[in-house]
Amino acid sequence: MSENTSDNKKSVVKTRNFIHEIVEKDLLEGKNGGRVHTRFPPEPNGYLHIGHAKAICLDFGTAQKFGGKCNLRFDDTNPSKEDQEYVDSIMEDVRWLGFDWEDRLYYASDFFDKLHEFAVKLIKEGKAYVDDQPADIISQQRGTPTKPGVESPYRKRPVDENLALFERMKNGDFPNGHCVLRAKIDMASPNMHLRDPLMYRIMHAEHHRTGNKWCIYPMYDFAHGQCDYFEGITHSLCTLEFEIHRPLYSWFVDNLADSDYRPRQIEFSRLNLTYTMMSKRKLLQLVEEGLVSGWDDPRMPTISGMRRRGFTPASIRNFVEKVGITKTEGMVDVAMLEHALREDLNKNAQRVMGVINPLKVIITNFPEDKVDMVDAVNNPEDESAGTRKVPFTREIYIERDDFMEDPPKKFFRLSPGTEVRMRYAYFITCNNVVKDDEGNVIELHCTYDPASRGGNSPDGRKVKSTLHWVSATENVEAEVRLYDRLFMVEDPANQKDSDFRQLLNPESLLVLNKCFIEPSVKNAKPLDQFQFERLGYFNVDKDNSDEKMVFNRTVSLRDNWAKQMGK
RNA sequence: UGUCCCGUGGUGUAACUGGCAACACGUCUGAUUUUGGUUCAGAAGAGUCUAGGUUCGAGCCCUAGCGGGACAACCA
Repeated sequence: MSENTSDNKKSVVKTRNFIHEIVEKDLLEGKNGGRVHTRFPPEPNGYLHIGHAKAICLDFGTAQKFGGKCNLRFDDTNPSKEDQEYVDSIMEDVRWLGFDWEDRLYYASDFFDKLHEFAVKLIKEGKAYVDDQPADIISQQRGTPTKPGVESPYRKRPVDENLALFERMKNGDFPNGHCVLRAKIDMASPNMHLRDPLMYRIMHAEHHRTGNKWCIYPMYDFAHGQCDYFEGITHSLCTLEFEIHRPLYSWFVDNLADSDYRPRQIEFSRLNLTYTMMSKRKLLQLVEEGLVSGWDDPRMPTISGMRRRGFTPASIRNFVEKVGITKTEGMVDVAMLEHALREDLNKNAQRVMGVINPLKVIITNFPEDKVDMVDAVNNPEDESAGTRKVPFTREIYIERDDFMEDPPKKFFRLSPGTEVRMRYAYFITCNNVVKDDEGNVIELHCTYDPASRGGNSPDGRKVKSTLHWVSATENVEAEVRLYDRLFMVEDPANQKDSDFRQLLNPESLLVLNKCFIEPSVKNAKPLDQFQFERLGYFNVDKDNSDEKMVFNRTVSLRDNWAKQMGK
C-alpha cells in the first residue's frame, strides 16, 4: 500500500493526506482484519453541492485507494425534513461524479429495529432513561459550555418503569414531545454532548421508507455510529463540526460492540469557496423564494446545477484533489475550480464558432450566392477529433467587441483600414463603416483577398489577429445565457449584518438572444459541450428545443486582453 | 470562563517524522500561436502567529501566550 510512486498514475487518488496516513497505520497494525470500509452518509433533505463532492471523493476515493469498499447510506432519521426526491437526486449525482456503491445501498432506517433493540439493552443496563420534561426544561438543565448541567429528576427512574414508558412511546401512546429517551452519561461533562444526550424523540410522522411503522425516531448521535458498526465501516469520515461528537460516538459504539472491531470517526474541514454559499438551508431558501430557477440553476453550487452549467465530473474530481484534505478551515478561491474546469474542457471540448453579440459584415467583393465550405479543426488539442466544414458567405457576423472605429494602439482586431483573418477562411480589410441615425455602427463593408483562402496569403503577408465569425445566412440562431458569480462578496456566509439576499449579484444571469452559431451544432443535445472559439466553453441547456437552441456559458476563456482593458 | 480543534507566500496544500521551506492556483514578464486560448521559458511573493525552551540544528518536539473556529436543536 506504499507504492504511491509516479508510475501509479492510474490510481484515482494520487495524493496522500492525513486520513490516508491514519488508514495506512491502522492497516499496518492489523486493525479490523485489514479491511478498509468507508461510507458516504447524506441526509436526504436537499441536493448535494460541491462541498459534498469533496466528501464523496474522499469517502469513495479512500476506499478505492486501499482496495476497500464504500457504502452509500442515507441518514434518514428525521422524516419531517426528508424526501424521496432528494434520495433520487443524490444517487444520480454520486453516480454522475463517477462513483459506484454497487450493492451497498443502505438507509439508517434499515436499522431502526436494531437501534430500538439496542436502546432497550441500554435501558436494561441502567444506561438510559425516559425523561418526561419538556424541551425547554431539558435544555435549561443542560447548562452551558462553561457551566455544568443539573440532573433530571427522572434520571433515577427504575429500569422497569423506563422499559414500560419506552414501550408506550413506541406504541404511540404519547403525543409529540411528551417525553424522550436519554442516555445516562454525565451531566457535568465539559463536553455538552455527553450531558445525557437524547436518543429518541416522539414524532408522529410518515417516513419515506418505513411509512407509519414508527412514531419514535433515533437522533443522529444515536444512529450514526451504530449504523457504521452494523455496516462494518472501519473509517467514518465526516466534517469538523462533528469532532465534539466523537466521544459520544465512541460511547455508543463501545456499549454496542461485542468484538474488537470498532468503526473510527475522523474529521476533516469542509470546503468553502469564495463568492459561494454552501449552506443547505440557504440554498433551499434561494430555491423556495424563486431567487434562482431551481436546485439545478446553473448558478447554484449544487452538483446538479454545475452539471447543467457544463462542469464535467473529471473537473470536479480534479479540483477536489488539488484542494486536498486537512483540518484547517480556509476558503478556496473559485479561480481554482475554474482552472480545473478549463483544464478538462480545453482537452476535450469540440471547437465551434459562434457570435453572441453580432455585427454584420458584408464582403463586398464576394460572390452573392456563393457558399464556400471551409475546413475547420475540431480540437487542436486532439488530432483524432478531425475536421469539419463551415460555410463562409458574402454576409457574415463578427463579434461587436472585435471591431473598434477608433482603436487604442494595442488593439489588434478589426478597425477601418486594417486587415485581419477570418478564422479558417480569408483575410478581410475593412473599408467602410455604416452607421444609423444615432451614430451606432450597424454594418461593416469589407473586401476579402480570394488568394488567402484557408487563412494564409501566398505572399506571406501577416495579420495581427484572427477573428471568429458566423455566416449571416447559414447559421443556427440561439439564446445564450451568460453566468457570473451568484454573490458579490467573497464570503457571503460570513456577512453577519446583512441579509444574504442583498448580497446576490443582480448580473449573475445575462440572457442574450439573436446569437448565431455555425450550423454544425444543429443536432446537439442538452449537456453537449463546445468551445465557442475565443469566447469560452458552452453547453446545450435542458431548455433547448427544435424551435430554439439554448446554450449556457460554462466558463469564459482566459482573456488577457480583457484583463488589460480592465486596468 | 470550560472542553476540543486549527494557525506555513494573496489562496489551497507539501516538507521523507529535526537538516537552511516545495507544488498548484492567482499575479507579472517574455517566446510560440490561424483562438489576445493552449503550450513553453522565466520572475516576484512566506522564513512557517508570538515568546521562551530542548538540540550542533526546529515549520516539525516542549511550555506559555495570541489569533481563529466548534460545542448549550426533541437538526444532521
